[in-house]
Amino acid sequence: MPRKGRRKDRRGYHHGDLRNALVGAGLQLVVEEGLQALSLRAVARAAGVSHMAPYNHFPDRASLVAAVAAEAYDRLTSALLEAMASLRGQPARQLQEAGIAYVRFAVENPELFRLMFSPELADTSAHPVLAEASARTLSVLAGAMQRSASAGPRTASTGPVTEASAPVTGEARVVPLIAWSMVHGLAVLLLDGQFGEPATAEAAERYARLATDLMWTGLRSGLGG
Amino acid sequence: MPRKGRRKDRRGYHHGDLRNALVGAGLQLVVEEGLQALSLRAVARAAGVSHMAPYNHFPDRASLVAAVAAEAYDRLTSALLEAMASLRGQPARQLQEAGIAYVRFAVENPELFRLMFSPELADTSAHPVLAEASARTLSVLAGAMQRSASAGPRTASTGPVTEASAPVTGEARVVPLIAWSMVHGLAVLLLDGQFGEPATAEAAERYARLATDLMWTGLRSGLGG
DNA sequence: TCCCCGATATAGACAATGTATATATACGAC
DNA sequence: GTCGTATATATACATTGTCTATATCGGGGA
Repeated sequence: MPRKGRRKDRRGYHHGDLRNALVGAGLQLVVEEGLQALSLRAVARAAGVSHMAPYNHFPDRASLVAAVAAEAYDRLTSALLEAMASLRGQPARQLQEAGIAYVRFAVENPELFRLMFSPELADTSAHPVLAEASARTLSVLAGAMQRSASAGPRTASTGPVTEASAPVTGEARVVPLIAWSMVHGLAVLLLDGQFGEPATAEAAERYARLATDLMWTGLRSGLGG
Repeated sequence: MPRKGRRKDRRGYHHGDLRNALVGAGLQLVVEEGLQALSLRAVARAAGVSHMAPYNHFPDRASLVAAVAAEAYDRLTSALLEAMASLRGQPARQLQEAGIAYVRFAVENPELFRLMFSPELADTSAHPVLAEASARTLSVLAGAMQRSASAGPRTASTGPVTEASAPVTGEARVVPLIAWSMVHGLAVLLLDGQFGEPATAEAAERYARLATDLMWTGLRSGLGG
């Protein structure tokens, strides 16, 4: 409970640090009760302030949702970095583990994940904080993709991802996006139950591993650029 | 205005065919004003009935949303079938065109697409109509995948998708799901503007073609089952 | 033919929410 | 210390989902 250490931060007005308190309460609400429970009045209640206080920090509900979603993005980014941390020298495996961690994050934090890609946030451009947070996430993925591309996809025709050098396709810019699409779609559909099986961490790992292997094979073979 | 031709359908009570009228109004509302405009009272107003009339056909708001989403799924299914219709003898190209049509549908009907995968509908199991509609869509994709698998991915190592025979990977069940994931993720991220370019039909086609080529290559090479 | 019952639609009410306007309070600069 | 401004409150209103009770229509059995 770091919330009581107020009046020492530079922003120490009435409440002390209301904006962060509201975002924190919002995160908790989403995790515990789902996205529909994330209301301006609810976070105000949780922070112990009047129902109009949040308007000093968020012009409307969408801005609050965006701020909470940005925080969720940062958690995802941390999860990805953590998954990659122990594989410094092996960019290819790093990339695969990042993909797996992405799907695992989704099934382990379903409400956060749904929040991040909620239709309410359709235009991220309207919310700079959110745009920056999601850009940070993408840059982690793109960075991993780029490093593994310089190192090169594996040489062996079949089998799991291993380190090896090989030619790189020309579409350097779009391939990370496509890779992201794949793991993202996997996460969404698995969460939605469209796979006909519960969204467990085990299933996430299994599908993600298979999918990344598949994509890796495609990359290795090249696209005829 | 086909709404006045009532009293001839078998369900000709007070309104005539209120349920369909409500779903139709809901579709229009979503398309024109977005998902957040889809309220029970709004569709009731649009149908010219009292704000409680919808409760005779939908137990709550979520059920209405599910019914509208099911209709949207059916439209997507039609779009997929249409894209595949003119390519009867070429299952591989059929599959690719289905994937492209999927992404194109998303960018051409952004609000419908967002509705279909809204977090509000997280548990499709609670809404049989929706579950059946989405299963129909998936079966179209899975069917195309299966036919092209029996025909076999292309032989040539690079280049666009063409008809040719080749060995098939063993993961027959999961591969369609992964393929669906890929085009779905593509659609979602493109719509969200995460690709840093407007979600036009042209971009949809470009990315989808590249992604399906990539996946095709991966499939052709096999996964070492 | 008439009546009655269930399916359908209405009326009114209530709590919760987002948001506008007006007002109060506290911090920090002068 | 005074004052302006950032911060928080109080009050109010429209909109929404949903509950309870009531009204109306239309077809099946007497």
